[in-house]
Amino acid sequence: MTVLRVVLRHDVGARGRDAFHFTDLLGHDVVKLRHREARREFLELEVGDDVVVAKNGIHPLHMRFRADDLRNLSFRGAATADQHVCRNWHECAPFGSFLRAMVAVRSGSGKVPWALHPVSVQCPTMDPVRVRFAPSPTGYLHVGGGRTALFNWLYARHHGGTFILRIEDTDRTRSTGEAIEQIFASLRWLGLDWDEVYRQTDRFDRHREVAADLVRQGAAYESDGAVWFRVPPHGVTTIPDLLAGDVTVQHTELKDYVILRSDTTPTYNFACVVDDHDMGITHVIRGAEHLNNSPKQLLIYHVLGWSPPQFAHVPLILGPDRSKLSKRHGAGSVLDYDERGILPEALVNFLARLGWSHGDQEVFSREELVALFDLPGVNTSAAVFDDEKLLWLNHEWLRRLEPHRLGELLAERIVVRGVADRAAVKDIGREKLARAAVLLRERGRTLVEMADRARPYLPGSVELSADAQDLCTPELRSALREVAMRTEALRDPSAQEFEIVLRRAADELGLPMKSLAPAVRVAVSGARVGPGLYDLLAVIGPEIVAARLRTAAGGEKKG
RNA sequence: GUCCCCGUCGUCCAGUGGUCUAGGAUACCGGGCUUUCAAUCCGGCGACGGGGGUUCGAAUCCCCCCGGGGACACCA
Repeated sequence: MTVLRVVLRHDVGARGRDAFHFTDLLGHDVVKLRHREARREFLELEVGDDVVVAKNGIHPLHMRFRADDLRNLSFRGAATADQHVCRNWHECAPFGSFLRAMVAVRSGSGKVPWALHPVSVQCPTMDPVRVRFAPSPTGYLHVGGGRTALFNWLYARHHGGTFILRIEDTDRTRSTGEAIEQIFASLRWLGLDWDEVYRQTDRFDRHREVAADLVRQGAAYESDGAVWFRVPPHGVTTIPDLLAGDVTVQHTELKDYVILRSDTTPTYNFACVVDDHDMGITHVIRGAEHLNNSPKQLLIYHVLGWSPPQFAHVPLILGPDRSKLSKRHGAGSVLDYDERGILPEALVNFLARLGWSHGDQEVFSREELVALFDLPGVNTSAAVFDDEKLLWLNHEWLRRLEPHRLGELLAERIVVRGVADRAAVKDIGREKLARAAVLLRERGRTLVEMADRARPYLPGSVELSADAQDLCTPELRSALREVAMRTEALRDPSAQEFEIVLRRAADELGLPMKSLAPAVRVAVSGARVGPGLYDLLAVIGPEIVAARLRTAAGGEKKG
């Protein structure tokens, strides 16, 4: 048994929102401190001698304090249970079974000073986290689904839990095998590996069996060939959502709904409950569009006597028009981003930051995300997908990649984009590819942009635009010939050596670098803009440089 | 229409009653550096939806309004 100690230091701050609670992962034996007058600065939690969390901690166990449960606490002190503290979630150490806390309390609503009192809370031993991503294979996986998958995956990995992939293919008319393959490919590309995978269609017998139980006990009935769940006519159902807080729905708002279609296949709201239960799901992390389904599902848990998982409905991703991101917003498929030359590292980073944050940090590696991600950092408002920022992040990640790996990605892309064939790419070698990639990535935001500008680094000639040709006056042409000659004398020159050669040539020919440099650049690369000239020349190599200089100097249209 | 959720710069976030003349990022606009572009550095533009409360004090708590979104299927 681990003893945790929560110390409330000082009393500052209030946040009278139901959305902020302390809860354990299973929702068992939880305690909520009334947050009305909640005040506190931070919690300090300890496991044994190790302090495991302070403000904005990153720990796996969310303690939830409920006002009602406070009465069950043993107070060492004179406090009564209906005055207290604390809002905000916080986490305790992993797998604690006992919690001792110091809570700030006061015995009146007036200006009675706060006092610290110790409390003890019995916590159940935590079951390991089991979460699932449950896409419906009716189309490609778009970024909204990708983010839901990511959040689930991160949550599982952060807590050392299990990430389950469940294909929700109960709608046999709309589900396709192709879509399933797409989903697998998308998750693989994002780097979200799953520990278990299920197909709902494989479990129809089980669904029918549970439906029959429901009918037998009168909780469901058959009508017109379908089986309907009977919603209690009165009362309310409250979903304790980890993000939205308690969401209460009147039963009068709900209608009886179909759980088994007339073809005996189960529907979503039913199959989902049976499977989540059977698979031992501890946390249902899904898009906010499902919030309204939760009461229906909770009702089934109740009549079956099953304990429900914890729910966390994550905010939606919106398109530029502020409606839920969907296929009609264009490039929504996860794999489209691959095609656009976006790195999975960048998309993962971007998606994580849409609705989740860790202070002001913007760039996160996968490892950092696993270490830092947790539900308390997730916010509740919908976010607009901003392509510009994605591009910026992609550039950041391009610049962080190991050069040789980037070179390989570039090579692939060069071939795909038809900039050169595989043989030409192979010809320049791994080393040069990496060096070229390093130059290219400074001015390209995607692999596609890089590949499309890679021509100068590949063997063969470059095409000079008419505009570029104009740069080469007769005077410069002879200068280019001179530079070509001097270049040929070089053996594997570095950028510095190229600089010396050019400067000396310019000097001796009485030409300012301002006119020689652009001419050389255009002659060698075909473009007026690009990387630092000497770096460019060094990567391309003296042979090709000299050849291209001579071609340009010769005045032919094609080099 | 009904119910539910949400509401800080154009966009993404920080902010958990005083440290906020509101911070970071992106985008945009100037300037420096440079053979170009990029990177980088410096500077700038730019937000607490509105109204009432509570409080000595509110971006933060409460209420109303407004706005946005989502859900109301034998889709998931």
